[in-house]
Amino acid sequence: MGTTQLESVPEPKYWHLKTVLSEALDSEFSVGEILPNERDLAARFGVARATLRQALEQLELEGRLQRRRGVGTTVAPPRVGVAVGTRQHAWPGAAGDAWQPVDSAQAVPPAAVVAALETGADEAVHTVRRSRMSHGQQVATELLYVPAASVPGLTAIDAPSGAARARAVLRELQHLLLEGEDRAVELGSARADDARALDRLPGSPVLVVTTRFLAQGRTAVLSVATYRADTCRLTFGDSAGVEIHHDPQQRAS
Amino acid sequence: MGTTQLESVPEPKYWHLKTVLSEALDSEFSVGEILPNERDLAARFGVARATLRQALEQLELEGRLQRRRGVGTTVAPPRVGVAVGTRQHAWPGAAGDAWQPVDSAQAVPPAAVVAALETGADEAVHTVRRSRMSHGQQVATELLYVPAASVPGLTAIDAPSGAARARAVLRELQHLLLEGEDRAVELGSARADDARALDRLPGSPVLVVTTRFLAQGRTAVLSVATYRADTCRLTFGDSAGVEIHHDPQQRAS
DNA sequence: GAGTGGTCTAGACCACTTC
DNA sequence: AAGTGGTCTAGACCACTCC
Repeated sequence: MGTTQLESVPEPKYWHLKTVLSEALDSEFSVGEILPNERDLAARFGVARATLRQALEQLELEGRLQRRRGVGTTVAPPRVGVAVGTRQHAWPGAAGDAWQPVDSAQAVPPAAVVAALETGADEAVHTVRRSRMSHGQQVATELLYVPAASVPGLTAIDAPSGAARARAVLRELQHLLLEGEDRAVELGSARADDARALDRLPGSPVLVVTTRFLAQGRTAVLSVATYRADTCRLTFGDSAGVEIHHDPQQRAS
Repeated sequence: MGTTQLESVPEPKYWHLKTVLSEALDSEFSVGEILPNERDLAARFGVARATLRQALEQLELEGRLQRRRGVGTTVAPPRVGVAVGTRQHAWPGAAGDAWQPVDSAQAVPPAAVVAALETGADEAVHTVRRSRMSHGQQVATELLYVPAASVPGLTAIDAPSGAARARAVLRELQHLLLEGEDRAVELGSARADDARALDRLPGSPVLVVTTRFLAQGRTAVLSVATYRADTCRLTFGDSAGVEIHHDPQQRAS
């Protein structure tokens, strides 16, 4: 008889800890409730604080917990579904879109953006910063790159500064005929300014949605939107979105 | 004269380190190249190994680095664009889709899946496991939940076991008329089995794509696909996808 | 067996929020 | 001032890969 391969792959402590905490969150805590502090929790489970933190970090990544410096760790509400790419064939700023213009400027975009815009390196580009709220919370920031050629009617009078300038750029966009759009989603980490806007620490995980709007056979607008990965579930398509929460990957029995 | 508020917000060491390393990757290393080991790197920068690792973890999260236990840390190639949701109105398993059937079984799905399927808790559900390759690398695993009602023609003879059974389920699906689909993307962490399939460690960040396929006014299939977040950029829409690499969020000058 | 990244410890101090 | 999470250290040992 061979040795029964028991625990040939012992799981790490933080992994087991995460499982235990996850089950405790289901059964013993309710949304918004404050957990014991990290030092107490670590002592209770007989591990170093760093190990406990590794488990908490994973749970926060999965949207189960929310941690705030100086305050504590709370049980997070289920992720909010945020619609992306509904109302196909609508320009940014079209009536009723979920974004709020914040600011605008004229700038020389980074090389990668120039390549995607297929403009010359020296062509003037307007940037528009927008933000998006959902359920009373800031969930995303966006930076639009608009080549001057896409908004030929824009004048200095239309676009004084700040939010007014942003609105003027968006208004001019509506004159173009939208021919299509391209979208990509990837994982990123929040830059310092985005982190501030999203009330997160720099480096926290974000979902970066890059959208290219096409008109007249060119890229007329490039949008780079940064969503909080901990609190957002991006939904695509016609209806309200799939409603599987908490553990979409849970194993079938 | 007031004190010039210099370094009122001193950035953490690991953050600065990440920036320095990131620039070094751009200028001094090429894709596939092996970095010095963590102990040497930490010594070179005068920090503890844990601090260095914090920086490396971020860079790996952003898809800049790839680390493998027992081997070393290498410079990662740019993320591969993986098409999701092209060929709208095609069932899983339709001709030419990117997935490869692996296995199939009949199971009682978790409660959250039952809710999304809108089936009774006791209704029989087939599961189909598939995997997806891209550029010679495994990029995703998928678990399909197919209520028995969606594949009425399926018989035990059609579905012996394993991959053959999976193909039989998919084949039966094609008889239905697809009426629409719903899709959601969120951040998750790899479960142990998914991690093994994707050649990652348990807990590594993944993009979870949940798709609900509608037919006859009900959810006919539910798909939960798990993509490697470090190497994948999910693309949506008509054309090949937006091609901004490395730092899509970089600030305009 | 040598070398790599992954886990873990037991401390310390800092930045921030709240009272 | 007290209490929280965030950063950082200097070690140790383990799991894995490769020679």
